[in-house]
Amino acid sequence: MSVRVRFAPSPTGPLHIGGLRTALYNYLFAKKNGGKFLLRIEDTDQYRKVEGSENYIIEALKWCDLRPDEGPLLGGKTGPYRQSERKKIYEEHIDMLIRKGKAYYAFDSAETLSKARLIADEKKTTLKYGAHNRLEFKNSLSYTSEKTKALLETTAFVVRLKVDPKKNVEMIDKIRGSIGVQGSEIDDKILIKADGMPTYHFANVVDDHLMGITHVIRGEEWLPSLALHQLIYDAFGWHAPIFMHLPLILKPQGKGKLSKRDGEKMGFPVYPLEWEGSKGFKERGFLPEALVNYLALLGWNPGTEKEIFSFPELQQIFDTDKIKKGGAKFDFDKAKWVNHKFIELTDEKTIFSRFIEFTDCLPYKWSEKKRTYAYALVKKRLFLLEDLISESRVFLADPDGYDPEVLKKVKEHEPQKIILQFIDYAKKEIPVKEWKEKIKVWNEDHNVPFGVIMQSLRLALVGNLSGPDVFDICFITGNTITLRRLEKFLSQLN
RNA sequence: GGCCCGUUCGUCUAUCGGUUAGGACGCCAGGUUUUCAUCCUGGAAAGAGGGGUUCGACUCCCCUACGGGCUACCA
Repeated sequence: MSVRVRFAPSPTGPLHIGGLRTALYNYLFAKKNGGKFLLRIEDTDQYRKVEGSENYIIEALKWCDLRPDEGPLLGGKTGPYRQSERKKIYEEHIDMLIRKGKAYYAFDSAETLSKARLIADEKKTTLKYGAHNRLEFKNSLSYTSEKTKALLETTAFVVRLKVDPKKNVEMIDKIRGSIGVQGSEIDDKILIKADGMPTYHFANVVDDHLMGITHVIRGEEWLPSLALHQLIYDAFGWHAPIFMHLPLILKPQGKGKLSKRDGEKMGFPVYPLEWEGSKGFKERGFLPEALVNYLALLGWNPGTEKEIFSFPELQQIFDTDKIKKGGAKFDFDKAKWVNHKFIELTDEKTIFSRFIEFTDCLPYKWSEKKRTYAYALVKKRLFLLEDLISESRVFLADPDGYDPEVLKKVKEHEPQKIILQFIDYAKKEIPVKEWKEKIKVWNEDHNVPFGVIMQSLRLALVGNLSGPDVFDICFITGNTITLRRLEKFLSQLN
């Protein structure tokens, strides 16, 4: 049987990196096994639906090159791939369960239930709607069939799963091993809501079965409902797929799941793409391959010491047996380091084409040769593509001030003389490549520490002590700008 | 509260009963460099605790602690 997996997000907002990793693992597993990767939109909750999020999800997957084989946009044999378009299918299937006596109608109002829940709360227990009390509620089990029939015509109703409390549910999670839950622990969960739409649990099981899903790879937050899902498969008499529940991605510090807030607070993105004005990984200057690489390694590793993988490599070596059980904290520094490695491996053209703001950095007006030269100088300094902006400053902008500490140090050694000497070179249009040798000769007469000479020059050109080789900077900017910067510095000295 | 899942350096992780517990990020020191960064070398840094099983336990079992998830007519 060939592998079929799915990523099934609900369009209630942007895809976050936890969801993205789930999609990635599904994708890698499919590719590794020559299977199919489907995208299914779980939009059964019309109320929570957020405009634009389905599109966002599709775009985000595309950016990471996680291309579905079947999905809402490209269709497929087992469509439609939006649950809101499958209502009829669910209706047919719930009828099957009702006829089999595995599910029943219930007429309790939402208020009745929330009141009962409140009372249970006060007793420090949780309301469980099940075998022990289902006859105390309004449903087709407690009512006569005539009364049920009449109510069905006139009032809103839900459909609940009839759970056998004596059944011991045995499940297998491929990552965690076997898990057992007593039937009495499981609610008679609602399968069909009063608006006629299925709940997640029901739609999910029906769709996974109908779409021929062989492996369900999803987040650990679904583990508690696995027993319920197993029961639904059993009720239909269906063979359940293989389940794998992925460990959660946790916040970098403190406790709990990673959230949007953490990103905002600590200055890192949690979404692949921009959403409502907050920058995503893309906009912050991540290469998608780098994000994918980092995410792949968050909860999984190949068992070797290699950490940088091309996307095709990942598809080849991914192995669900090596997925970890425990949650993993998100580490932005490490993510940046991975990105840094990928920037080094990626050619300049690709970098520029992926960085929307590159024209503000190393100017596109420059000759390609010059730009390439400049890029080679700053490339090693980039952890995010956006670093290109700050790293380009030395070429594009004259210093707007001078580091006072360095200035003080340099002033002890008559920097005027040094600067004048360089001004002389620039004016005479002596090639920058000869400056170094010339200043060494000059220095034999003046006896200034060579470091001081270089620092003076750097301070004059950049304003501080950071950046690529100073002669390289002079070479890139050219004699005119170099001269301008030197003279400006000189005037400040006097 | 109940149910379920988890727990190796600060962080991501290797180890599938016998290792000086390995690697990476970050951190610190040294080197390279005119400076910062890159890069290279080195360093500090871990098996939650307690019981078993075993000749031997990070590894298997139990308990405790801690962490997490779920507990909706949300997914």
